[in-house]
Amino acid sequence: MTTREKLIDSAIELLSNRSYNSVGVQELCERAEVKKGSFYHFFPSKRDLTIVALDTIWENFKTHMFLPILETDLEPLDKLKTIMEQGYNHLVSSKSCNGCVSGCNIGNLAVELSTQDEEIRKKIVSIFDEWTGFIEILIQDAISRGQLSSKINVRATAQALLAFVEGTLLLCKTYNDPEIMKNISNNAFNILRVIK
Amino acid sequence: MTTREKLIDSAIELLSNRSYNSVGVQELCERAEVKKGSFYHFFPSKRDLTIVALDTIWENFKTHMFLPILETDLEPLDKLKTIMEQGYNHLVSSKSCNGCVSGCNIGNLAVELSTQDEEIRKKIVSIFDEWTGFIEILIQDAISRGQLSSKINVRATAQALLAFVEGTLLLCKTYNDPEIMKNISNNAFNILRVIK
DNA sequence: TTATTATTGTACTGACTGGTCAACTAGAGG
DNA sequence: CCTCTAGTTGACCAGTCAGTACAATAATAA
Repeated sequence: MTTREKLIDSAIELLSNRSYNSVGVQELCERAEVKKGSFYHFFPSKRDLTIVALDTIWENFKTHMFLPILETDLEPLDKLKTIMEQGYNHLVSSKSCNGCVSGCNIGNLAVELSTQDEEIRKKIVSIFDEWTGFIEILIQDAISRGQLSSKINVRATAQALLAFVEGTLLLCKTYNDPEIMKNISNNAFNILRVIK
Repeated sequence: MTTREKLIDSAIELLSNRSYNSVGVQELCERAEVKKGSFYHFFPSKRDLTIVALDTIWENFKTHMFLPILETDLEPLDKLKTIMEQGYNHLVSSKSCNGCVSGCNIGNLAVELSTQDEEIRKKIVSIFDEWTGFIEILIQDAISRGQLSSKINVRATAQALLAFVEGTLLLCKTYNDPEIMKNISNNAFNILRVIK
């Protein structure tokens, strides 16, 4: 593993469980077993590493969670359900590993930095746009199979689902309890007004 | 206005628009026009001021937004709708004032500090519990008026609504756009499966 | 008036912040 | 062998952090 990769990994690990401003360059380097000079050889600033880490988190999420489910031959709404279940499983395993529910890595940085760093904010916007796009595809698919009303606003509904997921993760993090997600995730399907 | 009150006000202002870790004691004092010695006379630490500020934010929210609506003679579901509309109005006015959408003051601190400061986390849990309780009362009221199914899980549904609101505010903050709330807030009522 | 307490002001601490820099090392290409 | 370059190192900034120490002052009670 290259020094650069070690730094990105270290950033993902630390930023997943703690806030941006509470993680220092020094700690980032210690965790990566890299000296500070090397840090600034590969990244012009802490913010630049964060942006690369954000990209990597999102790519990992897509390749390991999202895309494998999208490529199954499940019904579109079952795909959505599976994604939610995977999210819950992830919360449970992360809690048993770190002792606390860390919520959504991307949402966490969004909340902390949107009013503080315009570049990071825009990066997260592009990730949320892509994320919403995937949900839109599933909704569109469900509509064409007659499982959802064709009258719904696809984009707004997809955004509402994303908001619900992010809000659920926020609550799970605050209560430090993944079970909240289990208890309320059924309500996500009410948002869709599924045709039964 | 007393020195103590000036400090609390300063904390509310600064923490509403920026993250906890990016706001220093010195800046807190400058904004309040108070010397550092006074700060530590009234509050043992920055965290303690934050907890008091959190309480104050929640009290203000209740007395100026929540309770006035609850005391009207609107139908319970219309009360919910009015609360959402007020939230939207607040976003719009705060954006035109600060230039950016700051989301939910309480949710912001929840995301940043839940894994970092157990005392603050517990404080926010108690606020969210109270918040959920208010929504539960409205839902219960709507059920007894036959506007909602009596089969729904009241607590889980109230929590789902809170999650939706927090997630919506997260998205508005990230996109720096209050209109997202307007576009998707109708979906909140799908969560409730309103009986028409 | 005096004694007591509450409040403010100033100066300071040691630790830590993100970031810079010149010196150095290792290895590839000629 | 030499040279060039990418990578690495540790020392070192100037500034900021939360928090402390304590004297000076203001307000209040006896």
